[in-house]
Amino acid sequence: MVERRINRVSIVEIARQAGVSPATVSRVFNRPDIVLAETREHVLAVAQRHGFRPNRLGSSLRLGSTKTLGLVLPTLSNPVFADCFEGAEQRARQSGYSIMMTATHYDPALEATAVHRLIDHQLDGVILTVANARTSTILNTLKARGMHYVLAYNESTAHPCASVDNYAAASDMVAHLASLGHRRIAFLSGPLSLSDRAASRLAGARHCAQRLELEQVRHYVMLSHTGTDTATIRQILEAPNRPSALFCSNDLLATSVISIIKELGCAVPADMSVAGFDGIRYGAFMSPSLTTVQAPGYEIGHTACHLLLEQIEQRVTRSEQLPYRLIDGASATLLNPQSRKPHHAACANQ
Amino acid sequence: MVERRINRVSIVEIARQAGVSPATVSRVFNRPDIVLAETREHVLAVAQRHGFRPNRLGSSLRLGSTKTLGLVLPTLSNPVFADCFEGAEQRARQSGYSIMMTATHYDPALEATAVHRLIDHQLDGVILTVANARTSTILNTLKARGMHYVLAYNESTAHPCASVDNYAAASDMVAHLASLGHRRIAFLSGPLSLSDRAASRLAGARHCAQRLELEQVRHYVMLSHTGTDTATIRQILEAPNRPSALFCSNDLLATSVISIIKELGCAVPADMSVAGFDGIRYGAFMSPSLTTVQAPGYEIGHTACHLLLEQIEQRVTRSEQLPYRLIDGASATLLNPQSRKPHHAACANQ
DNA sequence: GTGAAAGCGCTAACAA
DNA sequence: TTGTTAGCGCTTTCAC
Repeated sequence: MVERRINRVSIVEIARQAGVSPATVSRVFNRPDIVLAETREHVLAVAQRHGFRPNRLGSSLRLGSTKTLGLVLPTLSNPVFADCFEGAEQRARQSGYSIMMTATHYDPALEATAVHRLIDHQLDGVILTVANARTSTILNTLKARGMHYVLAYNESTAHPCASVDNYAAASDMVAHLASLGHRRIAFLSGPLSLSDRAASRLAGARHCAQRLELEQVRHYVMLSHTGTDTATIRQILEAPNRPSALFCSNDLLATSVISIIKELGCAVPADMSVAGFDGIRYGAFMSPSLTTVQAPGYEIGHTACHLLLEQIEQRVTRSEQLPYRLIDGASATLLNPQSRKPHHAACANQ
Repeated sequence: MVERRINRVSIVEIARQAGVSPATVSRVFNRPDIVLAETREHVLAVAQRHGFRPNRLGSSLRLGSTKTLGLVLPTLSNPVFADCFEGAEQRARQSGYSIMMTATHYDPALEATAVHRLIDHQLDGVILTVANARTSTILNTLKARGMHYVLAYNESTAHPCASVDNYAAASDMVAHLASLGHRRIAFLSGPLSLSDRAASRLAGARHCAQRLELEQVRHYVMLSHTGTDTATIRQILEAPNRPSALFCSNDLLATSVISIIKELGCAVPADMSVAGFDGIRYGAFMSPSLTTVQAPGYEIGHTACHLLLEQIEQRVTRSEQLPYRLIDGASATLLNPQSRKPHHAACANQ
């Protein structure tokens, strides 16, 4: 039905018109130095005249390399991952690689099909953030096929990765909240099975709470990783012995939580302190500005790509851990015990 | 140096092992219905055993189609474009297409090289946002080569596009500001040569101001499209006859402007109203919440991709304009003439 | 310095 | 229903 090729001229056509062999045309584009200047100029002129550019499909097939990398991320709506793309692409471009990109929406099934598509396209390597690095079967598939890959954000001892120390970072955040006087801290996240980062952060938070002899950190599971609903938050606010601080597993969730707390007539941080994780730039512009852990998304992407290229070009496989930084915003403040004793249930307009 | 292929088995190897011809193996994967069930199962079993999946490079070369689309956007750091990617990918996935993605950082030179890379990869089509659709040479290159492409965000009569009516939207925003009592409105943006959207918005703003007999809209050009600096904003605040409202060509810029105005000791909107454009979701969480025009990024991406696939699969070339919506936030309010008369120069701490 | 020839993996005629 | 053959566009020995 649909007619095929437009009017693409191939290397043999250029060769014919230039009165040389296809091999020479190929050399003109790939190793211009080894061909006589005169021949080169002539071939180039003919090529130019036809708007000819070598078809990479041909060379990829022949060479066994597509000079293309895959990037598999949960979603670009989260600025953290958008930054990751930017970092990775910047590094890839530097070495002449293109990027094929796909979003998995935190769905392991989509992860698997996405990776298979990338494999079929014969990409030279893949950077990916999976739901759970330990249980992911796709990573083993990748490994078994001898494909090059690097995890971004996921921490792993079994697979190469570029990440931050989620456990330590979450621990630091709890220590920070404790220094503000909070002793009853809750942790909010989506289903842990869908994010091993969230799981590490919870573990780090719990460990620190224990070390500092705070109350045990309760864990509330939201339906989604990046947002929540009024009923859930109301339930937390009305809980007996409600926490004085909510540590959210990421900034998108924290943003959503703060907004709902306000809707319910409570004030942040006066009635409830809230902290996030990721350090999205918009956090600074919010009101109150977000207390969070800044994980360097751009650098994670850049580093993951760098590690991947090391693997591809130098057969070196290694991981790297990047530094994080605590951002002391306005969404979490000193706990004022007096102002809190009065209400047991919730705040205003309920 | 670097050894080539890992251990990829090809279709002929599978054919040999299954005791059939390569053509049959091909049919098993592409038109399973026309091959005998028994043969099919057997071939499938052999393929499975070797983890064989057809190499798309081979079929792409043969078929003249890569089932891959290019997406060329200024940057994913702007949530507007991240949403656009999500929309486009969702639509592409639905038809079995992959996406090769690249960011141009508002640089026409990068636009050109990026598109050439995509052409070399033999993509079936390209979705792109260029700096300026009218002056872009790359669009003519695309057209001349007979490549399929659709613009996203850029409006054009010469090229297929998916966009909003920037002129009308900006006009509506000025009308809104006027209804709040503002008569001296300034427009802020990056260099117009780098964004035809900004240019249309300015034109729309000016037209409306004229129609409503407001003062002429002054245009301040920032160095970047997505942020500004203290000196520039101070200059605006200190200008004689300073405006009472600043209309920024996008939300990132508006966010940056508000933050700097506050740093300079002025209040938004008490001392200065600020409006943006785009409707990024974080605008709602900011303080004050952003008054802006919401352009549907996800839908623009989705529609652009849909139009592109129509072109590729049905040889239909058309454009589509999507609806926008004014968001009446808290960053722009009723002008109070009294509170403004006193200070001529600026606000506090100067 | 350049050319001839083979083949990367695949599929569509066409033949059987 | 299945096999044979040719060729998509390219690069790379190996000759010359």
